[in-house]
Amino acid sequence: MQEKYAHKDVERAAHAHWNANDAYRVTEVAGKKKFYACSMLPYPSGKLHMGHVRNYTINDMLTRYLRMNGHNVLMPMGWDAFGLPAENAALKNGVPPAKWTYENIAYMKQQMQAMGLAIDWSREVATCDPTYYKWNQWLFLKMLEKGIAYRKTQIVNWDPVDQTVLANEQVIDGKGWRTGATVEKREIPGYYLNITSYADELLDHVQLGNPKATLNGWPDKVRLMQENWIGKSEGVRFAFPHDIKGADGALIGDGKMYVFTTRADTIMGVTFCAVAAEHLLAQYAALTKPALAAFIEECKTGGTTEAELATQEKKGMATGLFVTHPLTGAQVEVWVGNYVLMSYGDGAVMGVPAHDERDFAFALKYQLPIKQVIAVDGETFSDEVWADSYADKQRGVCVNSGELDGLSQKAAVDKVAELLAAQGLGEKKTTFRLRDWGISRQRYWGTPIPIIHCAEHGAVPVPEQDLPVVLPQDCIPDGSGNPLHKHQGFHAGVVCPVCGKPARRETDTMDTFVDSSWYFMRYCDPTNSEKMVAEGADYWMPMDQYIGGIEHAILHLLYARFWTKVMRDLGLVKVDEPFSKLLTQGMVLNHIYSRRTEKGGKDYFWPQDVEHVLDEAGKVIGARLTKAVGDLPVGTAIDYEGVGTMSKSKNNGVDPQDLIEKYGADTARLYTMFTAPPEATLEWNDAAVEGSYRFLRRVWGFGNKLCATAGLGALAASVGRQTLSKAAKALRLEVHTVLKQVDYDYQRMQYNTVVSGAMKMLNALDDFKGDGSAGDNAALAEGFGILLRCIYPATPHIAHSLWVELGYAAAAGELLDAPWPQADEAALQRDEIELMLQINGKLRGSVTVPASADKAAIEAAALASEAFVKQANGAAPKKVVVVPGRLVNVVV
RNA sequence: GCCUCGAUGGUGAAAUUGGUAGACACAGCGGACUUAAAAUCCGCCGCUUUCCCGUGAGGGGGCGUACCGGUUCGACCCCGGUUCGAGGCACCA
Repeated sequence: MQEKYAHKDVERAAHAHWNANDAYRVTEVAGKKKFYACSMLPYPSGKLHMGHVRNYTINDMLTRYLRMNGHNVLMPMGWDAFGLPAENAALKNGVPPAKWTYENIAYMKQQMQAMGLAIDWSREVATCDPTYYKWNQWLFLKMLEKGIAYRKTQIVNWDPVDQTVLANEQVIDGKGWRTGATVEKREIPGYYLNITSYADELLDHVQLGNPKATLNGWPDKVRLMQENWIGKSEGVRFAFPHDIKGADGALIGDGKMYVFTTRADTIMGVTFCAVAAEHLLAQYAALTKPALAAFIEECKTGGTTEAELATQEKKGMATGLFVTHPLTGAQVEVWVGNYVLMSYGDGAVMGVPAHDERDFAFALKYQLPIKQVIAVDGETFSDEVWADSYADKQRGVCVNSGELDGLSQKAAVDKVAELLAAQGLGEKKTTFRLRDWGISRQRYWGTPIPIIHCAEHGAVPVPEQDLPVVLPQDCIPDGSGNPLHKHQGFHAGVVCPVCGKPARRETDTMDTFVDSSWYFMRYCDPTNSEKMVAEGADYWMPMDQYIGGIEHAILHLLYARFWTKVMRDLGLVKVDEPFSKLLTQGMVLNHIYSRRTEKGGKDYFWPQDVEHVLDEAGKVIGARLTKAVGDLPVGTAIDYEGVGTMSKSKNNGVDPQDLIEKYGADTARLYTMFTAPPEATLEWNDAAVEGSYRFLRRVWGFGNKLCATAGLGALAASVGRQTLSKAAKALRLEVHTVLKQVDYDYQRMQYNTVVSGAMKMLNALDDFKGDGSAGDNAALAEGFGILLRCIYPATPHIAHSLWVELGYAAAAGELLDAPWPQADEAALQRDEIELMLQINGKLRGSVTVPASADKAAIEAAALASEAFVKQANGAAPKKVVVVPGRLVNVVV
């Protein structure tokens, strides 16, 4: 074998070997335990970044470990190929999104292959392929039939200059990213999926402590996040009656203004109501009040995100309209509030300043009355300063509330619901924070929504036999309007499927979350042209282990769960939940540097082109360019935004290519696994890569030393029949102790300590001074064979090469399917153990006892020990705590 | 603003989940080898220049897991509060 570790040769040879044997191709084998291990599919942004390397290496380690343990393991890969960045690239470079996307896929696929991932490429899926997105369209039509998909208005960010809808990411401080124009909220029609009708099941399966919960293999944090996102709340929906008539003379909303509240117990404290700017009452009042009309216009500026709405200044204006309090009969003024969302509930809320912090601030600002109706024992109420106890649901009791006085929160809610129901004005209602999923996007690079608009028949579904509705490949978006709308060949020239008259094709495309909601089922039978999913899915699903970034904890995972349930209800799959176990990989973060453009947008700079500017204390206060970028010269001051996730849009991804070139894929893989546990956030710093490379060189060097001894495989297997020296026994104790730990760490997927374990093994082997006897050689051969198998899932190339070169393969077969080593219990036996000795909980020495000693014997040994006698100064023990295998604590 | 998570030496981290804090590494320092450098090998490496013993190598004591407080024989781990950071907030994926 080569004396020096030549990673390029090692990796090239290993790839050739695996490719020649089609080593990762898997089929559905009955009678073998299947395991489906899958990573969240990447967006083909151009190059892999370290987050990908981390994600797929975790997946690969799991796959290889399980395969050695006798499982039939599937690890597929695909491309989340539709989306905004392709359109942005088209805007910037004039390249059609399709071309850009497919080139990126080709490059990234080659990078993945260089990494040596055990992917079954025969199952590759790209979501922009018509044979894939046809089934998005097909299922959408099924959902329309079932009433799960429906049409209603949605609120979008509208750029008035480019006449186009903007994604939230394209709105920077309320301005359009390219035009700098103030963005407006605009209502347009779109398709929705009725995810809320699955809210109860989605909650039950994920909720911690719920007896119906099935997702016990998910991290608690993700389950909690989903539970809070679904946000089930019990409350009361009721109406404030009124006699306000519209211009047509009819009562607006049939004379009832509905609100929803979880705090019906505070209904006697209502001093105003607030409605959304789009509410019918607001619109009506604005007709005669120019100031109000102006305010409603103002409410339309600003973004649509919840974060923005929640942090913006709460503003309101009175409408001059009054509704009637359903229980007291009092007249209550209706205000328009910029914090009330039309899309949530009925677009109107009751205002109880005394017991809701937001209402309290609103009342102070606009000098509205504050009426206390809940009291917490022993606390005084102030109508000037808010205290959290005013909103306390547990300790509060109704006051100033007529017949509700003295009732607890729960009892009061029941009573109020009863009173309202008696008048036909309201009832208890369960609501969810979860909203229906709006899937219409006014963009080009996505799945066309299969609808044809006819003047006579309205929105008509495209007949199933006409699917797929193929997306034209020649569109180059220019940033204005709706690209497909401008593409005449797509938009026009179609006929209504019902009447055959000229009609217009729907030009909206689907949210890309649709694509990623079921691709993992398509992997099971990716080329099936007859069915969306077939028998393959019955074999592989549910997925046994899903691996992906924590940033997908809510949206993607919730949509995929919903989509799976819809497919189940249509009889397409048998599973209730798609992902049995979930590992949420921590983000790989890097510094973010930006600079404002003249139009108010932002340019982002690659961290390698930037250096920090520090203040005297060494704190980063800014940054400047170390290279000319575009028109900007070296030294240009730019903004430092702190650290954040590596992304194309922030231009802060680190390409693993340099690492792979310089050190090889094994080092890149080993380093990402060693440097932090899979779930932890990782701030990127490649300073320690050398250490991982050094370890692999040492492994190689050790193999070189061993290769003088022939037939290592057979020698290793003979270890149980040899007479072992004391040193050899000590070596085996160390190797097998570490092996046991490594195996445990593999099972809990804590791969960083797997790597440390392998390093400990090599240290032990290296330190071993064998005398060349058969026993010593056997212990060495066994130990190195164990080490190779322990590192193989992390660094398959070097392990494969040494396994073959040193003759292990001849004895135990190819490493891919070599049996996983088992810790030898006999080698783990110790005669005596050392226990820590504590006095009053402080470490004061240790005591060595026979491994078989019971509690009484340990206690006696501890009290008799030199360390205790010396340090206790004759104090009498009051209590002795013995923790077997760990310590003795004597309380004196 | 809301939901979730995190914070341990100069650095990445470990501690089998309430029982020896800092395994394994990186960086650094000292030494060996070398004409020299690289590579390699050996040793040291939380703080305590302001605690004690020792001429010294070293040994001991005290402190120490973001901060404040609590529970416990014993707390990085459990509880209450605070600060800072990250992820998500429905059109980035």
